[in-house]
Amino acid sequence: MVEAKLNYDQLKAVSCTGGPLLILAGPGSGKTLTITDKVARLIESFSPPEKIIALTFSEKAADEIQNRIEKKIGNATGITISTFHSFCNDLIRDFSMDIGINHGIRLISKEHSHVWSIKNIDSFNFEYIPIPIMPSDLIKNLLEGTSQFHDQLISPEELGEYVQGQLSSEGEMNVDEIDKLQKLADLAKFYHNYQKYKWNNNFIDYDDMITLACRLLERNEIVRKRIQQLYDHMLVDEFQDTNYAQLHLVHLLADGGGNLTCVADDDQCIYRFRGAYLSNIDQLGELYPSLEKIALGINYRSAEPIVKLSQELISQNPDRQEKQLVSNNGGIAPVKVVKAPNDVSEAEWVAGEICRLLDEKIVEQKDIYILTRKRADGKKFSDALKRHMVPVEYVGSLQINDLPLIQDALAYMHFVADPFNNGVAFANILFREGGTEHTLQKINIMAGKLQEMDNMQGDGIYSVLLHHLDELDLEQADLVKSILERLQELIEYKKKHLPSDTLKHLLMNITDLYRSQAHENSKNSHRNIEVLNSLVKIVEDLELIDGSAEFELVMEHLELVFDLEIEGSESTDDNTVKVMTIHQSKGKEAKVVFVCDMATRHLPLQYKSKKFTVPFKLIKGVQRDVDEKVLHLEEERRLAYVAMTRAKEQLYLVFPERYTGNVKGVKSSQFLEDIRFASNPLVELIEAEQVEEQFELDTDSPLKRKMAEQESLINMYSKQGQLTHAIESLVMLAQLKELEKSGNPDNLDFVHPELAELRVVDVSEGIVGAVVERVKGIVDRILKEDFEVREEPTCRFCDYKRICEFHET
DNA sequence: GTCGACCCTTTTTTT
DNA sequence: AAGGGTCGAC
Repeated sequence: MVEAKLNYDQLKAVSCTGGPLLILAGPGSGKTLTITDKVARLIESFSPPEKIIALTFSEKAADEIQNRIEKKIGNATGITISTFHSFCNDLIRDFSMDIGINHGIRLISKEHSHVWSIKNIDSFNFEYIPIPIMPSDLIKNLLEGTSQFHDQLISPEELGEYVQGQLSSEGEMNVDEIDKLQKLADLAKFYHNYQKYKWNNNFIDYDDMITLACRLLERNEIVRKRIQQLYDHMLVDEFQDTNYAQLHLVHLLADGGGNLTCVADDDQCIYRFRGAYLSNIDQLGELYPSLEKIALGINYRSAEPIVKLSQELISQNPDRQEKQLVSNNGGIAPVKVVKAPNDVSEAEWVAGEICRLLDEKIVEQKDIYILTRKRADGKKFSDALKRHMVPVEYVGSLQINDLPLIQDALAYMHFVADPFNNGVAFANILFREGGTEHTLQKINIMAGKLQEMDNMQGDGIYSVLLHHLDELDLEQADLVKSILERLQELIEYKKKHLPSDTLKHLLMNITDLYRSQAHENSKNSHRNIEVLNSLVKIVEDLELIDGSAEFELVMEHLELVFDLEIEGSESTDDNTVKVMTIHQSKGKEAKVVFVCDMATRHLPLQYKSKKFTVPFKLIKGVQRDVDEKVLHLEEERRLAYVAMTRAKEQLYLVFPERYTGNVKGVKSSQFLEDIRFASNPLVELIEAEQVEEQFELDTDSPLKRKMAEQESLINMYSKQGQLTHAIESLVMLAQLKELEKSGNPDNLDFVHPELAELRVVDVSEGIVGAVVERVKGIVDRILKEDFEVREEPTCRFCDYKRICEFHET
């Protein structure tokens, strides 16, 4: 059954079953093959499969190992293959009595934690951390901070004691150190309160799963012995990515370590920011002195130049585990380093090259990856490929906040939560359902009149809808009435139902938001449905806060969630070019890989110090006493290494010399210098040509300046109550924005035909002043002619939705 | 050394 | 939305 195509080292690793074993597996060295073979061999030699456990980090990794093993020895293997979290989660539930928790414990969502923290920020009695008006960032840092202490199994009490001890000791400290300690004192308070809240309300987060499992095994010898006896063999995948807590867990489970096999590649440790703990590999050696290390040194994935070049890079990191990687595949195609004059040309060049590869049938779409350090950097490539009609997938999580679909749904929800004060939301709804500016304006004017007579609640819009609709003599009266009826139904509905049910009712019955997507059968509509579902999910999560389930409160909470983010569903076998971050590419491979934006501040990403860090003295286990900045650079180098080693046949390293919006140019990545790209025989240097940007308007263009100027004018005028002037600036700003967006003044005639006469040429340097004067002149006249009514104190009385929105914010 | 211009992450984990 | 941190220029 076990295939005999293993190499010497792999075979050695497979047959080594006597004691603790660490397999050092470089990229493409047949890691998964080796562990699946090892499992297969164990079963063949009559080890009961149910006494074998494999722990991974991601479900994906767990699935892959599961599949590979099933392929080898058939289904229903009986082996436990599980993620750390899932394993701990089960453990906690099985032994909830021993831990003293309720069996019905639930997972707390990120949104929930976030909102709870904001709402309770004042109750933590911070002494040193000032609380900003918008505490979102602070909360993020606090939650991140507590997570770091979780990773190190440091309880709030332990942290608090340490900090107090340090602060009251007479030792000499500089101002910075004291400041850090004081902030940590506040963090300890937050940490303590957060833990207490979760505990009292039967919630746990992902960190708690690991921590609680550790505590259980640590304190309860009977349970520990029982669990240890459950497993004869234990495999840990991607061991370099474990944090201290996970190492500790492994140690508690692996009785004596005789049954333990860890697979690691220290060069691919790229999760330090979430506690991954490179020195765990050293720590393992200390825990198990008999630990055997076997390095798998043959790369079966990449062509020789790729392996050699990536080795040249990674070998510049200090303190690596001893191992070398050689390519088994030959290949002479050099690695291509591409220099582009700017980021636009960079994306264009990559798209062009991909078209060439596809046209010449060298590879298919699915064989191509585009990798960037930051997800945002990938967008230009995704866009460029779309322009070239190449099927592309922009892998990763999705900001759902500014999707039109979500904004539409939110508009209804806002209105339902507080109909008297959500005129803007109503405007959105009206437009969405086909209402015209004219209709809105009529409603607005009436609302204004009511306001004058002081005869209404809130902004007057809802009052108009309720009592004065007939007086308006609207052409779209039926539409408005229909909208009103449905909104009223929802307002009634919400009183008797859960907010999430109200939302469902809104999506499914009251509007066509859901149905219109369900009927369509495009990729886009599938995504939209996912997005709507996740909105429902988020609302369901928020309902749990404070046990309150009022619609208004949930809406308030929703406002507090800074950015709503959902995971993009990963389409599996689609034949598309994949644009993703280096992190996302880990463990994957493709024939052709473009590693892009290899430039200063982009590939070694600019170092940024964390708000809260675990003090050196509290760090458990072995740790190098090295500057954070140095560790950062080393990790970035590993990221570059991971990125490069994804490529099987052809690797491109691409960088622009300038970014749009930046005043200065950028240097190429330090890592490109590290491999002496200009003179390295493994490299072929290519210079991409400059492509003309369609509408080149840099930040300090006269147009942009003018816009900024208008914006500040608007602020000033509206504060001073000089509304005529404010409106003037508003209108002009809208024109400028339109002009910027389209580069084409023809689109401007919705204000006045005279604007159409303006030419694009006029926008160029120096002439903008004149154009603006002209726009201003036109606007002046327009204001006098038709829109006297705009002098009213709110922008409900100006005709343009765009301007309204701007003014309202 | 100091000043000033510039720019501003990455992300898994459960039922 | 903006201040703080970092790095380059002098």
